Amino acid sequence: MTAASASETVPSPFRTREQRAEEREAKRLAVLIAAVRMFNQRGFHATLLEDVAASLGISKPTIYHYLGNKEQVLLECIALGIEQFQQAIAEAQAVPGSGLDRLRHFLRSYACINMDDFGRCVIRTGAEPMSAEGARIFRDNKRGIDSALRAFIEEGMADGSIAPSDPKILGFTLAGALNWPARWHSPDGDIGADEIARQMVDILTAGLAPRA
Amino acid sequence: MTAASASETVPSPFRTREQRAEEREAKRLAVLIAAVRMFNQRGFHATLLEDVAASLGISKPTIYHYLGNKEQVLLECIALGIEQFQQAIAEAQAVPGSGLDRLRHFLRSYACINMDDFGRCVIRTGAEPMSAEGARIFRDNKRGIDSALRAFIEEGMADGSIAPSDPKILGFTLAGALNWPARWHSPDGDIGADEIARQMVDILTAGLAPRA
DNA sequence: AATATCATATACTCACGGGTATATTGATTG
DNA sequence: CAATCAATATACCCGTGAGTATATGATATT
Repeated sequence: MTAASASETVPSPFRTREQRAEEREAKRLAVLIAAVRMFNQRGFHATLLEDVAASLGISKPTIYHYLGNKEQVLLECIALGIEQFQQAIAEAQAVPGSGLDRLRHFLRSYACINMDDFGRCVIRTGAEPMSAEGARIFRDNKRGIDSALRAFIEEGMADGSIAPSDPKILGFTLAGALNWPARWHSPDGDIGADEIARQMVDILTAGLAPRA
Repeated sequence: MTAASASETVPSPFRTREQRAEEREAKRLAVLIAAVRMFNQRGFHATLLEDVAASLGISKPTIYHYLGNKEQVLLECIALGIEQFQQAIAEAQAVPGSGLDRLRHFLRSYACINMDDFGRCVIRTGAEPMSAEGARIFRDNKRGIDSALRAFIEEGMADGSIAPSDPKILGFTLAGALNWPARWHSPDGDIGADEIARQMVDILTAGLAPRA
């Protein structure tokens, strides 16, 4: 980043209002990234806001300066993840071809997001630590993703590109398979997220029995 | 239960040493069942041992009379779940036919166990709340299940009943899909666990694209 | 220059919940 | 019948960690 070091003639230490707002936003985001990593690694409950602060070289009250409370931190992380999923839905909807083509496109994005910090948090986190209100929003959003997935499936069944079966169970099966990397995949592994996504979607598309 | 009310001539209120041991064992198990249900519903952390006790009409120290501490309760629940998985492995290994036959058999059992109290707990619980030692045992056991699954897969690939792909990724894909019901399935739903298991395994076997 | 605002820290409060010390009752054994 | 042991309860302790009151220095505003 080093926000000010580029383009301007003299790197003045005085920031405009706009720059200050940006800086604040950047700090806020940095807190969220540090937090979500720790949530994913240790779980929400086992993550101490104090440790998150320490990992950034700041103190706990500074986090409270940027975010209301621990649940808020979690909710914001999840919101960022949800956003990625929604973008993937929109993107897949624009893909030309059969329903299966759109579904496959979506599944690959879905899988990749699940291996990313914020997406992974959406999948790994249950509603347990949330307030009633937070849990409601969370569940509604997840349901939205699920029903988008189911829409792709139904579309594909309608146009004959997907074999008929119970769309609900098929949806859960696909989502389940692609959710799982959120729990085991490590970004340092030798296979990249893209490659894993590709292989998994191929397996799910073709099935495990050999084709005649 | 009303343990003594049957078969014997006079239902004596005096129990033999053996009967007392059985009774104790039954109480211990009752605690575990009450606990695992609450763990699955609310998560380990959000489950208060006091609430578990209350759900049985007893008090917290009584739980400590039967089990060492909260982690112990969790570990015992998980051990019971793991046992079921190991039994499923043994059973599937004895199934005659192709590697795919054995795999399918195993997958169906695996899915069903994942919708049962203790099995579900194995899947839903992360290692986060455990002591180092507990986490080690837990991870070793899970790895054991995973590698049994992979063995079925490799066997099937060797005999040509399973299409070739990366066995590791295939294993994760199958396990992920079948793990997911541990998070959404409710025993009160209109479709039974057996039926869900059957349909999911069929989907995974055949793939979602229609066969030519 | 005076004042308000922002970013940050130190040092605190307080509820919650895991775990324990201890008393009580009733059955078991010598 | 005394002594012991098992099962259970009440009442407590105490660590932990979320969240806060408050101080301070720096920057911005008038």
